[in-house]
Amino acid sequence: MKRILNSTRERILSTAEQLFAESGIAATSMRSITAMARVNLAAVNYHFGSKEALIEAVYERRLEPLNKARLRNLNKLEKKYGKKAIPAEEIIEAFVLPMLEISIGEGKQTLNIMRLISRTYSEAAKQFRKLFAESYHEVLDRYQVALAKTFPKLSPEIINLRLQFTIGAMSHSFVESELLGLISGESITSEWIERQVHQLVPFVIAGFHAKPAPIQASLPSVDGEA
Amino acid sequence: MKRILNSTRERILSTAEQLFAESGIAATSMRSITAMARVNLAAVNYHFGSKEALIEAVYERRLEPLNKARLRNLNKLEKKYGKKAIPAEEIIEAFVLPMLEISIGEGKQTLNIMRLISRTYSEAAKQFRKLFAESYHEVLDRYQVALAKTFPKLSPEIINLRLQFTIGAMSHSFVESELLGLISGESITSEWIERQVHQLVPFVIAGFHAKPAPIQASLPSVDGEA
DNA sequence: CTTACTATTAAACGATTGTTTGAAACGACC
DNA sequence: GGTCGTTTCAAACAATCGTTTAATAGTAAG
Repeated sequence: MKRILNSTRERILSTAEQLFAESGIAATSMRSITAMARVNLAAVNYHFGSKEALIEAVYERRLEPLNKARLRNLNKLEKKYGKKAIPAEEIIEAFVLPMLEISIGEGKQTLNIMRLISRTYSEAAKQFRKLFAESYHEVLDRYQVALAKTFPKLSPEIINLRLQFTIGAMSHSFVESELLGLISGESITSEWIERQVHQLVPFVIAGFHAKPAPIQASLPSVDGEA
Repeated sequence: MKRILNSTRERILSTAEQLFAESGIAATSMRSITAMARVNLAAVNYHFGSKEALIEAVYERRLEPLNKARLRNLNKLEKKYGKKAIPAEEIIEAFVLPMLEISIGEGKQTLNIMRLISRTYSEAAKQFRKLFAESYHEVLDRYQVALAKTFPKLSPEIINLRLQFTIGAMSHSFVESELLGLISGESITSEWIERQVHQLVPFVIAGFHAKPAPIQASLPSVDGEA
């Protein structure tokens, strides 16, 4: 195995990541990947075995650092606060900011990674759900436990729900920027994304502090608000 | 043109909607649609002209009632409150609840519609972005104006950003339920979705009330919270 | 019945999909 | 030079894609 960076293998990975993020996995053909990466068509099957294996490789290259950064951040916080509850802001930032960190130091296409991951939530085919969710599930569990300590009044179900709201708001920011950015005409810069993510933090923190809706209420009930 | 309901045309639309929501548009072939709908392969091209036109028809059938319901709800509120600001809770519900309403009265697959719309945010190909965003843009503008009146301290940029957070949290709820529902083993019921959406309202309302993050702050700043 | 229009069908079209093949080119070591 | 393992290459594979065609069935009006 060669040790050369920016080799055929790496060029395939980066190009596939970019095209997956732009057009989706199913709509991206191997020929479009190999053409843009300027490698032979058969190179993908030689280095990865199949398109499916290539997809897994593209994900694993990004998800592993992302999950590890999130766990590392949480470990630091738990060590810092011991048995005390971790402030909400620090938990949220520990979860959200790695999404930005893994893209820093990448050349021009810093947004492809985030867009691809965000897109994954909806596009993930059956076989990738496992790959995507296995390592991810541990991260979610850890953060739910930490959040439950910070918000002792909230039930585990509400904690889980609101963490999903957070993930949805975050991932949507990356995809929506592509959708509506073209309409308003703004170009999408990484600074713009960074601003979005920083603005996300106070939004979801306030959301976590909110009093949950009463169970089984189809019509607006009669009791007032706290 | 025949007037028979549940005709070939309608069966194609419903089946396509279901498969698009389950597997994505690019991954859904016309043969899989026509096979499940038990119609001839050529029926799609006969009734719609092309696959692309079919996709547009699938979207339009759902997006038009959704957009109209959202605008109708907002019109009611503006008439009700006149020049006064509309309470945040009512604005959010006016925007969010139509997502549930358009699925009521549909047979068993009430979730396909929501899943498809949610998926659209990330999968939408270039040609559908326009279709999806044109009518949608007016809705967003109207709600942003109403929200700006309710939250006079927030800048238009923050209003827009937080509305996007809301949309992301909402749409993610429908997609994620499919992703993580299989892991935890729960079956996805429409009541479950309904609970999620109702829990979304207090979450995002609190988020809108939050004080925005200071501009250009990489490190936690020194001033306290309001 | 004949006419006219709509709808459905089986079959085939060319284009594109992911994958495989066998030969050629490369570099390292003896 | 010769040999081995790795990588690249053009070419072709069967399969599937969206679309088109021509023939057939169905139905309502003259």
